[in-house]
Amino acid sequence: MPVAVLEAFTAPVHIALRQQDIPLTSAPVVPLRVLCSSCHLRELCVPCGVSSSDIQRLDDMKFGRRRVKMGQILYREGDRFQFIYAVRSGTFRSNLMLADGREQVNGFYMAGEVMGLDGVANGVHASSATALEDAEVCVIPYAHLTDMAMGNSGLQQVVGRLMSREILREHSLMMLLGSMNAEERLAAFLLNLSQRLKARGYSASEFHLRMSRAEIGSYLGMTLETVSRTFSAFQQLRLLEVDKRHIRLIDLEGLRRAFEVRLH
Amino acid sequence: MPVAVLEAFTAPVHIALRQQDIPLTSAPVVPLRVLCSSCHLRELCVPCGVSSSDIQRLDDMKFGRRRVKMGQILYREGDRFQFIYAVRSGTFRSNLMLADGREQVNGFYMAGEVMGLDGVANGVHASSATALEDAEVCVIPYAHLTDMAMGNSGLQQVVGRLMSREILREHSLMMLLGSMNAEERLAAFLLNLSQRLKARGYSASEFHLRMSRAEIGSYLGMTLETVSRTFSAFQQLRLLEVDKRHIRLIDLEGLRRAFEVRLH
DNA sequence: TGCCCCGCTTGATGCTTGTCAAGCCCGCCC
DNA sequence: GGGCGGGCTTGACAAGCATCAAGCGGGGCA
Repeated sequence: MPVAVLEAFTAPVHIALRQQDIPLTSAPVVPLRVLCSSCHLRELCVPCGVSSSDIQRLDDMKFGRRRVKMGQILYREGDRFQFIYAVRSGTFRSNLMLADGREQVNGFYMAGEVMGLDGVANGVHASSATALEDAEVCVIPYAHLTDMAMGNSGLQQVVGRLMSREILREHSLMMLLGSMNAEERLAAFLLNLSQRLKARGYSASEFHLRMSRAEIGSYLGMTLETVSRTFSAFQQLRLLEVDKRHIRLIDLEGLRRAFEVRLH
Repeated sequence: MPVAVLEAFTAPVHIALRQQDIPLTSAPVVPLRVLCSSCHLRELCVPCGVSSSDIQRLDDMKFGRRRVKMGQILYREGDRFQFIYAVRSGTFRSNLMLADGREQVNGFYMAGEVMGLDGVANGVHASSATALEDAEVCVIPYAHLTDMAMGNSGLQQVVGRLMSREILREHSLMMLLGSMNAEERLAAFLLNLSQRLKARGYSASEFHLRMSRAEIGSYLGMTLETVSRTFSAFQQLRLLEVDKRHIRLIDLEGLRRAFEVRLH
């Protein structure tokens, strides 16, 4: 079962115990520090593509870890922007809110992915992030990171790439919302999930959804009823099997052929 | 008339004539170089919020200028990423393409706005940019810019903020596409245009659209017919007057009250 | 000057998806 | 153990918007 696999990977982490170096957040912080060089997520996360000497610099920053319980909010829109967060384990939902109260999910983040970069522009978080299951993040002080990046082109590129990747992510979501129908949206969503899970060593064809139908719908710009109906339609087409949140993609290629819409 | 105003502003530019310093693009480049410190757009564009000593550094880079004729493509998706572009005059449309050929406009850029940051992630442009009228851009070599930013926190912040602002821009578009109806979308679009024009010294209530109904529709995730009908509906509600591409917002406050949906 | 094409508007119609409602299942709490 | 509530599915219906089609008007070009 995927979760077990992840937990096994996550458990043993090399630690440096110097709690007071950087005040983290007002919220409870686990007094553990993390080294990128020995993190199992280093190929996916911030250190991806970084030279070993630069990873050393990341290690020197000794990012703090923070546990977030299911349903807890890591940051909310309007909060002062200080940190970006790399997911260590668990899944997060990010959402935007309109002035009239309408909310919309604008991203799901899993292990190795970085949240919070939309706060750079105005020094204030523009979205909020909620844990969909018990989770753990690396707390990365943004100012500290950019300080380290001064005089170091490797780290500077890291920050640039992280941001630009976020822009690309939103590009795909915009294409999805702007020019795809319900079936294409759900298929794109499932194929994307499948691919990200695969990159993390899980099954690409069988997984457990961490988010509700309503959250999927909000993310895909449709109602939870339409999400549910589309799942049923896919099942009837023998493309997949659904049982509540458990998904088995039977015909991954078929899904792709019929509905995948890639950028460029 | 707005256009005249812009041209007047744009015409006299301080020049440094050293054409060979940096090879710009293969496309024709005007052998003129531009100083941020003396640019009329400095409050809106890259130098916004930058200290005068850092503006000096931007000046040292002597960005090249490039003219782009109406309909010309500045860069296409797949092109190698080398430059970002600051609009000096004119309007650009940015669009994404799906593998099956479907296209979608994902942004309109006007004077002082910066295009091309989505290329940072993979070293390849992820969108293409087309001039909607005769235009001129500053050609900013990205690598050169980040080099200059090394050891200079001011410039580093500039780059970060530019990217993050692009993320916020896409946030609003996602909210628009994901949770607004046709009227709200068009109203949001017009109010956004109005506000950007106002910031550039034009009338907030009367302007000329540079883009077709089809382009507006593609941007807003609806058909050109629906755009047209919604314009007519607004006109009947006495919120605005439309004559082809000439727009007069009669009841800006009314539009806002009825349809504006702000983030957070 | 006249023609043609393109961009836009408007109407008629139908599809996709949202809305409302009912019912099921499962887990949780009393 | 029973009741309650939340998450999900399914159905009936309605609305919003896309699609198809026709017509108008202005700009460009012969």
